[in-house]
Amino acid sequence: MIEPTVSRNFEPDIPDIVIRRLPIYVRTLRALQESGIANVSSDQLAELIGVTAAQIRRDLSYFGKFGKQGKGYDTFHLEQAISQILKLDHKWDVALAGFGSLGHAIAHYRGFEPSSFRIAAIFDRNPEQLGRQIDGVTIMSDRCIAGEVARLGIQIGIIAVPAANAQDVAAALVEGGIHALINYAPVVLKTPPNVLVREIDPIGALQSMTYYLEGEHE
Amino acid sequence: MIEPTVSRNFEPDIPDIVIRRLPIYVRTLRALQESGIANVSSDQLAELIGVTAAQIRRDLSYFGKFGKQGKGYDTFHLEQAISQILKLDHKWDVALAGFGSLGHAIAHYRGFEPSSFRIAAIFDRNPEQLGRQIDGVTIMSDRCIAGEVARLGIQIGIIAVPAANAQDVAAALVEGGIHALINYAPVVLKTPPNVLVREIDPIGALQSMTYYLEGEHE
DNA sequence: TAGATTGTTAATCGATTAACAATC
DNA sequence: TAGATTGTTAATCGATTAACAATC
Repeated sequence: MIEPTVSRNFEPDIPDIVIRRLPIYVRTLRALQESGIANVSSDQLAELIGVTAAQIRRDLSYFGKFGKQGKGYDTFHLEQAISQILKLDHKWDVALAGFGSLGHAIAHYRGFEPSSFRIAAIFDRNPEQLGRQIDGVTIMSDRCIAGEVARLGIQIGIIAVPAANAQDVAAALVEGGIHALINYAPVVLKTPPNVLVREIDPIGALQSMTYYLEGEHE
Repeated sequence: MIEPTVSRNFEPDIPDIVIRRLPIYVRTLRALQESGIANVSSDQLAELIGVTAAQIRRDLSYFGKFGKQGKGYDTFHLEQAISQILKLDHKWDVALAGFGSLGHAIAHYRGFEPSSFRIAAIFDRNPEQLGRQIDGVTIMSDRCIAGEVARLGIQIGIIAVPAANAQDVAAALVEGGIHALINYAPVVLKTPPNVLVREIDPIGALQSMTYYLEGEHE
C-alpha cells in the first residue's frame, strides 16, 4: 500500500512489483550457487520461490534474455545480471535514525554478508547514546541528521524511531538529500514525490492475520 | 509476494489485499480519536493515509455500511467495527522463535500499547539464553517448540532466527499447531496450505530501492 | 535430429477508480 | 430543504497466466 511515486528512473515502464520481486530471485540464485547448482529452469526456480514459471519468465523479459531454450538459466550469470540491474554490485551507504532495540538489531544484522549496504551514519535522540561508536560509526544527535547526511552524500535512510518522531526525522533525512526510505514507524510519512518509501510493518501484518484465525482465544 | 492460501475463513470472498489495508485504517482512526476528532469523511481519511477515497469506501463496503451520507464516519465506531472484523478486540498469544538482537527488539517493542498481542513463549537455540525470564516468560530450547506451542494453544508464531534454521523452526511451530507466521528470515518457507505466512523483508526492500537510485555511489 | 525450455503474445483475472443515485 | 458524502455499479487499468512458436 502507498506505493512509490518514482521519478529517478526513466526505464520504459517496468512495474514496481516486478522490481520488488527481483531480490528474491537474487537470493534464491545465490542459494543455488552455494549448493553447487549451476543451472535452473524457470520451472525449478518457480517451485523454489513459490510462484509460477510464467511469472519468472515474464519478469525477466522486461530486462532482456537470460536463458537458453532447452537448458534454462545459468545461476551465476542470471544472479550477476539481476544484481547489476538492482545496482547491488557496489556498496551503498545507509543512514540509520534511531538506535533503540530496533536500531540496534538493524545495525547488528549480519544475515547477508557480504552485503551491498553499510550503515554509514547513526542518529539518536537519547543523549546517553551520543558519541558511542558502532563499527566505527559515531552516534550523533538527531539535530545533526540533515547536515551529516548531506556531508556524506547518503541516499538511503532507515527510520527506526518511535512513531511520534518519525515524521520529523523523515523531514530531516529528506532535507539532507535522502532519496529512499525504509520506514519501520507505524505512521504514514509525508514526503516529496521523488522520495521512495517502503514500509516495514510487522504489527500491521499481525493485525491482518488474526482476521483469518479462529475466534475466541483467551 | 507468495500470497497466502487461506483456508480458515469462509467469508464470501474478500481480497487479502483489502484485509491487509484494514490495520492502517484502524491506526489512523485511533490517531484521529487521540486528536479529539470524532468524525471523518472518506476524503479526509484518504488524504491522511495516502490512498483514494473511493478505495476506502470500496474496502469498507465488503463488510457493511459504516458511514452517514453527508456526514462521514464516526472515528470511534468505525475503529471499533474494523477492530472487531480483524478480531483485535481480544488478546492473542504469540510464540517468538529466536532471541537474538531481532528477537530482543520484537519482545521489547512497546510502540503499540495497549496491544492485542502478547509474547507468551520464547525459544532460542543458544544454551546461554535458556531459562532467562523476559516479562515473566522463560526462554526455552528450540527443541521445546512443538510441545510448548501445543500446550499453550498458541496460533501465531514469529520467526526471528537465522535463515539456516528458519525452515526447521517453522516446521516445529506448525507441528505445535501454529496457523499464522510472521517470517523475518530471508528464506521462502515451505508450509502447509492452511498456514498463513507474511514475510517481513527489509533487506529485500533495500535491494529493490537501489534500482531507482543514481548510479555510482562509492 | 528430438526434446526441452525459453521469450513473448494474447487471454484472463483481479484490483482500482470514476461516477452517480441514494440518503443523511 | 440544500449540501455533502456515502455505498455501489460499471469502466478502466494493470498484473498474472496460459499457450506456443522460436530455438538451443
